Amino acid sequence: MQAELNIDEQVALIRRGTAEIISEVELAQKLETAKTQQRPLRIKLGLDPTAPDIHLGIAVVLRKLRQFQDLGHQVILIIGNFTATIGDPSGKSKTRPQLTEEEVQHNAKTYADQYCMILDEAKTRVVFNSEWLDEMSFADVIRLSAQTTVARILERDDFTNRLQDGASIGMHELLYPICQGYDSVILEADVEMGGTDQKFNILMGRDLQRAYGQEPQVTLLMPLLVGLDGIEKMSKSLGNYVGIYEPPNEMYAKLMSIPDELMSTYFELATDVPLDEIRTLETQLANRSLHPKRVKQRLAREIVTIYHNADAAHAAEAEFDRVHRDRQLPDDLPEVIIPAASLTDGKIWIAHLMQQAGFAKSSSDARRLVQQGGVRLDGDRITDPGLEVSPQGGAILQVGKRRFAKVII
RNA sequence: GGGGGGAUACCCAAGUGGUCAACGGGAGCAGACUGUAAAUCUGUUGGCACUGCCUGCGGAGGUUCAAAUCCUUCUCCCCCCA
Repeated sequence: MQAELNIDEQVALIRRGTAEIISEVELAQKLETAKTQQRPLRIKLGLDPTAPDIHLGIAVVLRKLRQFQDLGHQVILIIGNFTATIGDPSGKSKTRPQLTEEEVQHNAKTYADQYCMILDEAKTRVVFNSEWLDEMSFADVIRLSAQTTVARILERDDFTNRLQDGASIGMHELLYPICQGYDSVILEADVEMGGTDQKFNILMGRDLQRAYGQEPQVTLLMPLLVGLDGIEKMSKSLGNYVGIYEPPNEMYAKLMSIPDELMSTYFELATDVPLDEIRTLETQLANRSLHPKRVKQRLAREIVTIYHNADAAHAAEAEFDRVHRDRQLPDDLPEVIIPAASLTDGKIWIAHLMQQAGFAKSSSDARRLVQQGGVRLDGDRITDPGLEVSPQGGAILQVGKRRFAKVII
């Protein structure tokens, strides 16, 4: 559909939202060659199979890949099942736990099930890097390692920092960038995409491709989407993420919790709202002609619409307003089944009821919540942590502002 | 191979014989407020049917009326020299 764009227009389209392209000139040349030779470019993305849920952060990169596909190019997703067993140090100051083969397989399958939400399946190839890395002999590994130097590897600021902080760096971790770079050699990648945290690894791919007599891949880095906490990058392990398969209500509510300052970044990286429209919103926010909540609602609706649909987005908005603005009960409440056996004379200690509902992790925890005034049964605040209650079937237990359950005896 | 330093709760980190379930910060949770699960302020954050008891400062032993703190030993980590 966008095949008739000229090269400059294609570059401009690709540039949108990127953090860095190394280099644009090379990218233009590659696009030119692809056009004249009628050969789709191979766009590589390495996926780390530790996180089975695709979230908005990864979606930023996947959406960019989709643009390449719309321009006629081929996407190759590399499931880093081999490298995952090594543990990528990127972004973490600690050695990552190594995954078992089963976990890796399971996670990889989940990815394969999920990426089609964003990508064009017909133009996507999925490969496992164990296919070639597993086959290498120790001599092969040493020859490959000889293509770079210790000084070069230690340039990576993560390693430098850890060295300075006196943290440990496993020998195997030094090999990680080399593995990832070698993937590019094997696939003869034209472009490798990643978050800005992948810069070093992707550049290593360029070095190795040159060493193996190939034209180096273009490096295309996307900004890291900041997570819901407004501080750390969005990641599964930090729990500050929105999964693209989450139900509309969850997705909407999570998006409403991002700090206000993050709104425009989210618009830019996670929605299809045109850039000039986003600028208008920013201006209106700045001169207070538009309420921040309205803007955030729009953001949440836009994103829910992408992964579900407009109706779901509006329903989620109505639900959110009902629960959080009007303090009403949510539409469908989870149920807690209390076996009759745990009642004595029809009574149960409030702390145990809360534990059964999963709202308190211990009875001490439950006591604290009661003392802090966070617990209500059928709308009445409970103040005595030792209280025994005799809930009727269908009674509503509420802990805090957003945990509700219907008690079933 | 030699020498030195370190391991404390979800994370960072203070404490070097009793007043320690353990300062402080981050993060989480709750309350108030609101525009919302933003921001801000306050409280809270081992367990137990709890005015008390139990477990606990890398593991295992020991000294002592009393140990996160002292001793022995083990494990892991870091630094310097080679």
